[in-house]
Amino acid sequence: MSRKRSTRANSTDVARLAGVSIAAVSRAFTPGGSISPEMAERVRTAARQLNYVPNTLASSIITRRTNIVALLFPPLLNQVFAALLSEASLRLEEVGKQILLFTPLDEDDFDRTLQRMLEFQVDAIVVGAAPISSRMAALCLGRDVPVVMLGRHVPNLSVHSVRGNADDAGTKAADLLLRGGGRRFGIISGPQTFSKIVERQKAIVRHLALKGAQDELPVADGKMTYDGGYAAALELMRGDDPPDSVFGLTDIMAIGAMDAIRHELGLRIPEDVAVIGFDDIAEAAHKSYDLTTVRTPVRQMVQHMLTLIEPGAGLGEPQTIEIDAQLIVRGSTRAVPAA
Amino acid sequence: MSRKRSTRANSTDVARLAGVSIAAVSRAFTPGGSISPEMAERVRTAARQLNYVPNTLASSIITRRTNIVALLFPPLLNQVFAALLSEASLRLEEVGKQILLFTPLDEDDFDRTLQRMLEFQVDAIVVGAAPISSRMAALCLGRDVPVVMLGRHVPNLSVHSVRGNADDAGTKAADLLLRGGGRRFGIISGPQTFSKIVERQKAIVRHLALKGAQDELPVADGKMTYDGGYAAALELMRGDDPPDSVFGLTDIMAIGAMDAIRHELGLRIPEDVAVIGFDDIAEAAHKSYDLTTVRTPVRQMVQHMLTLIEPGAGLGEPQTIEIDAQLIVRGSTRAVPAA
DNA sequence: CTGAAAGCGCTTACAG
DNA sequence: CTGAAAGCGCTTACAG
Repeated sequence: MSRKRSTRANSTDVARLAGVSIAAVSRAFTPGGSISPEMAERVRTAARQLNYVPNTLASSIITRRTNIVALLFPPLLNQVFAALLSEASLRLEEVGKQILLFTPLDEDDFDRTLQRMLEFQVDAIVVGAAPISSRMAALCLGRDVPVVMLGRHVPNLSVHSVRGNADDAGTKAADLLLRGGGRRFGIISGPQTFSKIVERQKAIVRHLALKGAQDELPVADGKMTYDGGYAAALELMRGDDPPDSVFGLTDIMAIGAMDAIRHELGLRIPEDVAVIGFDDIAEAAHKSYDLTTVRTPVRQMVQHMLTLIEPGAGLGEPQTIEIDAQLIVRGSTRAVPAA
Repeated sequence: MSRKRSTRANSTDVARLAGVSIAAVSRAFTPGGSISPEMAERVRTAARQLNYVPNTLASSIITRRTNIVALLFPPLLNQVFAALLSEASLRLEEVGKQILLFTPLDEDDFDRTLQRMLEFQVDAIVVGAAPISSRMAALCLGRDVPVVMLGRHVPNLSVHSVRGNADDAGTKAADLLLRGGGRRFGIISGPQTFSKIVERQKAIVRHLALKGAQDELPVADGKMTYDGGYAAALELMRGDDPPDSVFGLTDIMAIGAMDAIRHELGLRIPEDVAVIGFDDIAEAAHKSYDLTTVRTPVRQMVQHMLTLIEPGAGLGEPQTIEIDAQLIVRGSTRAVPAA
C-alpha cells in the first residue's frame, strides 16, 4: 500500500475487499438494484476505502445508453448561441443528461464531427449550428439517434427542427414600424446562408408590399456583427432620401446601427430614424439602446427540444416546430397611434 | 435484411462481411495500425456497407484514455464565461479533445458533479466556476486526473489555477483614474465569494491609500449584473460629495453604472464622472459605452490551461499562473497628462 | 437477495 | 502483416 498506485480500483477490487461478488458491487451502485441494505452498506464502505468510482463507459456498453446528448455549436458564441447553450445546458442538467459539446472549426468538418458523436454513442444530437448532410442525417436515424436542429432549419432534411417563427417575427416588426409612421425603410441583413435571416427579410418585404409601402427596399450587409451593422447603417443612410425606419435583422447589427446613427450621423432615435432588431439579447434592454426587438423564444425552443430527444418520441416523422414571435416594444421605435 | 435493424453493426459484423478477424477491423480503424492497405480497404468497404461506427467507449476502457475534458461552468453564462467557454472549446477542438460540459444547478452539487466527471473517465477537469472541495481535489489527483481552475482561485487547494492577475489589474485601474485627476472614488463591487472581486478591490484600495488618496472608499454592491451596477451607481452618487471616479469591478456593472449616471442623473462621462471596468467584454467597445477597462486575458488563460492538462504535465506540484493585466484605455476615463 | 457465468464491443500482446 | 485468445470493467439473465 505504500507504492503509489496510479491504477484505479475496479469492481473486482471492491468485491474482494467487501467479500462479495462483483454482481453485488454493480447492484450497490445501481439505483433500485435488488440488494439488501446490509450488503449495499458493506460494498459502499469498501468502495470508499478504495476511492472506487464506477466506470460509466463500461456500463454504457452494456445498457446501450450513455445519457449523453451531443451539442453542435459554432466556436464563436454570439449572444444568441450563448443564451441557447446556457438554457440547454441548464435544462439537460435538470433531467440528468450529460452534454458533449462540439464546435467544428470549419464547415467541412460537420460530417466528421457527427461521426465522432456517433462514436461516442450519444443518445441524441442537438444541432445549434451548421447545416448537416442528409447522408449523416440518415446515418443517425438508422441508429435511432434523434437529431434536432435548434434555431436553424434545412428544408428537405429528415431531422426535427425547433425555431422561432421567422415569418411571424418579420411581419410583426414590419407592422410595428409601419404603424409608427414609417415611410422609407431599410434593411440591415446578414449572410443568406442563415435561413432565419432570409425568412425575416422575406416577411418584412412581403408585409411592406402588401400594405402598399415601398416595393424596393435598400438592403445592406451587416455581416451579423456590431461593426457590420454600424457600417451598414452608414451605407443605408448615405443616399438622398435615407430611411426613416431601419430593420436590423439581428440585435447586434441593430445596436451597431444605432451607434452609427447617433454618434456618427448625429441623428435622433426614434425621432429621425426608428430602429428595430431581432433576438432580444441582453444588451437590447440596456438603457443606452433600449432597442425594440422581436424575441427569439430561447426557453420554449429548448423546452420543445427536450421532448424531441426523449427516447421514443424523437424517432417518428421529422417534426418542424415554430414558435410565434413576441414583440418587445422599447424606445427605439415610434409610438403607434391607438386604433 | 428487410427487417428494420435497430441493432448497430459491431466489429464482429464487419469482420464477418470482410472475411477477416476482428483484430483486423480494429487495426483498420486505428491510425498507424499495422495492417496492409488491401486489407484495410476491404474492411472499410464492409464497414461502409454496414454503416459501422466504431464504439469509442469500448476502446476507451482498454486504452484508458477518453480524450474527454470535463468543463465545469455555471449554468448562466455571463459574457466572460461565454468568452472563456468559446475560446476553450475552440482550442480543445483544435487539439482533438472532446468537451463534456457540466453546469451544476446549485453549489451543493459540485462534489456530485465532479464524481460524475470521474465516472465518465475524463482525462482532465477544467473548473470555470465554483469552489471544489479538497476531498474531491484529492480524489482527482489520486486518479491522475489533472484539475485546472480557470479564472478562479481557491487558496490552499491542491489544484492548478490560471487567471488574470487581479492585483495587477486593480492597481493599474486605480493608477489610471488617479492620474486622470480623480479625487473622490467609489467602488461598485460584487459578492465577496469571487476571489477576483475581492482582489481587484483590495488592490484598488491599497494603491489609492499608498498614493495618499482616499482612505475610506464608498462601496456599493453591484451584484455582478447590469441592473445591480445601475442601482449601485445611484447609491454611490447620492451623497453630498459624490465620487468623480467610479470603479465597476466588472464591465457589466460598469456599463449599468454608466447608464445610470448618464440617463438617470444627467451627468457627463468622463467630465463629471470617470468610469472604469474590468474584463473587456464585447459591449465595452461599443460606441455608446466606449468603456475603459482592464482586459481579462481569456486567450492566454486558455493557452496555459491547455499545457496544464497535457498528460504528464499536469501532475506535478499545483501551479498558479497569473497573467498580467492589460489596460484598454477608451473614452470613459479622463486623459492622463503626459509625464 | 446472492453469485457464477456469459457477454457488451473493443484492443493488445503473442505466435506465426 | 494476420488471427486466436485473453482481457478491459461492467451488467444481466439464470439458478438458487
